[in-house]
Amino acid sequence: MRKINLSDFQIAKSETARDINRRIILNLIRIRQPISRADLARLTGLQRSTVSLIIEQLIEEQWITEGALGHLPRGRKPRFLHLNNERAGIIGVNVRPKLTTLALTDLNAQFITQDSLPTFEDPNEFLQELSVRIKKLRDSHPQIFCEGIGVGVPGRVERKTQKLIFAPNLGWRDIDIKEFLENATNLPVEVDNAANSCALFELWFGKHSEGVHDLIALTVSEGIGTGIIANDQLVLGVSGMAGEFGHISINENGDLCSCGNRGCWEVYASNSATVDYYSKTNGKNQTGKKDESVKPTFEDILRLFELGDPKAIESIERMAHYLGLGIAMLITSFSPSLIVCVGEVTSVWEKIEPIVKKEVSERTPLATNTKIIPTNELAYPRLRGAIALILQKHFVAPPVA
Amino acid sequence: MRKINLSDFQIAKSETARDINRRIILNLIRIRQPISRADLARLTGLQRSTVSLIIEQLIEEQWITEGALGHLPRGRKPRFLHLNNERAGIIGVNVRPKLTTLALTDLNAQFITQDSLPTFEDPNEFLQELSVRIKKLRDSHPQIFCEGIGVGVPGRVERKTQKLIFAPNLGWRDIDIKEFLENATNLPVEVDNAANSCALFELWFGKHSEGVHDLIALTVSEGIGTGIIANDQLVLGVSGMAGEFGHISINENGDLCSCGNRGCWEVYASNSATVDYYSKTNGKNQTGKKDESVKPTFEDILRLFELGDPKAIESIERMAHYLGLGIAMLITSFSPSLIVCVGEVTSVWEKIEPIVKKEVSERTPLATNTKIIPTNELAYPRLRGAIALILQKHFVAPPVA
DNA sequence: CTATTTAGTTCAACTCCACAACAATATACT
DNA sequence: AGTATATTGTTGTGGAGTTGAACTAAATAG
Repeated sequence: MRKINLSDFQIAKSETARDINRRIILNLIRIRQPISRADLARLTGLQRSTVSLIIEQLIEEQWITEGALGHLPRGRKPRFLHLNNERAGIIGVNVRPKLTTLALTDLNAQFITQDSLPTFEDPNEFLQELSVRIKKLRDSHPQIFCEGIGVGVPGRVERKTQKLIFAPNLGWRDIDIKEFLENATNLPVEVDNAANSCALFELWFGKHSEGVHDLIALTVSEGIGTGIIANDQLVLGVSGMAGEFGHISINENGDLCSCGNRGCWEVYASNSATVDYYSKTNGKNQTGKKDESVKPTFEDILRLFELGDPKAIESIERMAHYLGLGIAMLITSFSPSLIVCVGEVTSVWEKIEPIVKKEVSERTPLATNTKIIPTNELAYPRLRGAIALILQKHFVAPPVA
Repeated sequence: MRKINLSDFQIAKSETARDINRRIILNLIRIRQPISRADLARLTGLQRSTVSLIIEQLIEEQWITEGALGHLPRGRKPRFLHLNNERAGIIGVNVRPKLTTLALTDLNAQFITQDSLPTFEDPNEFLQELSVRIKKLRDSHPQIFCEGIGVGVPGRVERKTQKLIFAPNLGWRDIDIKEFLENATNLPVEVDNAANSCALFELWFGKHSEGVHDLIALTVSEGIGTGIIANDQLVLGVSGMAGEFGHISINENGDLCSCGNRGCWEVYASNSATVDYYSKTNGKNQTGKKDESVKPTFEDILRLFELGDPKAIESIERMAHYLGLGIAMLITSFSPSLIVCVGEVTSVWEKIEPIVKKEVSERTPLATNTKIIPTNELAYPRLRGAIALILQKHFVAPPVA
């Protein structure tokens, strides 16, 4: 039950009914493809005649195509409908501290081409090179009409302008990626932070997304980010910076965080924190000259963990403890049906899962309602999440009232 | 941008456009009354003819009435329209640990009659007496058609059944208030926890609600509750128990809370916590025989605070410190444009505000986006929030796609 | 080869909004 | 007093959309 926003509403015109039904049908095709007109009529409750008219329109606008004939024990064979993967493409860009990946996908977010480039220190040089790469991507498939470019960035994005306010791990401030790329490519561009992108990926493409209306994507890397979906939509807050659970203090008098607060969750449960755990453990136990100078990366620690290195195990388990503590907080505050964890640490998820879940169940009675799973990194959640930024524009509920 | 829920959608029929526009107009009348047809046409962008037809319908169904004529420098005088306060009434019930208040209001949530009763220990006896009182309320104004009964309760309410799962301060468990009252009164009943009710009150009736789409109601009493509005609607989570920020741990190894977690926010910032602070401070500073036996109530401490009692000041200031710490958490996680504080402590808000805001601004860079205000207790936020539970059913955005 | 079943199309009836013309008031100016 | 102007609210026609019934198309069972 949503209150009508009286400073920004849409009245209904004669065409509104069609718009609504069209979108419902387009979504049903997306999820249940291949599917026939008759099935759509049954699923929606619309008349077969209405469905046929809408399908005619969707085919004309090349959103969908007719495919093979179906099989039935009796009667005329139904003609199957699919999303048209030939025509419409979306470009996704996943900006990460070291490497930026980009891809051209079809409407099902299946990759057509991929590319990557190092993330330069200088944002302008980087955006320049990025737009070259985007152009190449498009040129390689000139027959594909491109719907737009979705960009996921590791930082805080302002709601109205979509400007990147601050990306701590890139050192970038106040970068207008949207404007730059729109000018360079003449395509619509949507920018959001990586956690929100991942949340959208789970909502639109996640295997567990059926029937999920409230979920949280938890990105664990140098810092911790969360993207929140409640009532089937992103929770952005006024600023667009809702979901900074990584900067909630879990220890009032803990270490000072770069955000100004003390004892933030990410000070305890991020990759960086774990690297610190490892270094300190190391320093204590050995003379440690070598260890201090060569700080291991989080990936190093993961490898050592797999090899059974006791210090790595201690560090990772400490991280898992704090991940659980923070996840309990997410559940207590949001009671989502799903929490998806994204990040390097998911590679050892099987081993840390018991620790995380124990901590969670000890700290909240609501734990049973929420599934906690690692994302499938092979599905490229960040990159395809950026795709979802564009895709959702065409598939969301119509702007009404 | 909301994803369409494919397991529970509404297709558009011919009548859908009318439904949408009708609701928009009804809401505009609610907010801007008195208002003329011509103004409505200008505000909505609908044709004057369409507006007239919709108004005719709304008058026929007695949602609104025509009132006086307006004044204009030129031309025909407009006829003003209002919500019809004669016809439709809503009953609100505010269940609190000691006293339960109830009222019959008009569509503007203005009280027509009020009543109250002590909250019995036995829930069944209580509901029995409550339904008698509700009947009396209705009988006193037999000409008013009653839309339903909204009930705000101090406890966790399950989403689907609206059963009261647990109310710690009442000792009630698994009470089906909705079913009982619906059977007893034959009216639709909506039950939700007090914090959610308060949040709805602010959304629908709050003075600061214009342009507010994301807000949090913070109820501070024996425990701490939060009702969250994001994107113009309640955030309930799967269970319906989202918003239990009071049970987020702000100290990993803090005291055990009744919820099973340790160091919950409400262990530090609730009225009960403050009473504890006072008792302990007292014990230290004096011989304290008398003080230990007679534990003061929170209201006592508030009175002493106003009188300048140093121990009361210390206790309340400590409470304020922790309120600020928790509010910073709310802002970091949700970035709402408004946080409304409800509870006894608001009576000394002016004096604790600097402490709260200092703590908040030290702990989050997003602080400037969020207004933090005490509620106006004279507006009966809890009781009128219960009214909003029913009212919103008639005024929300239409169920579409 | 006919009956039955299912898919998809065609067309008249109804609802709703847009647009334009018109009726109803009220004021300003001559 | 009379006319021009401005504004509100109503009436009537046309276009867009859905419904529902009738119809065509296609496939299988007997």
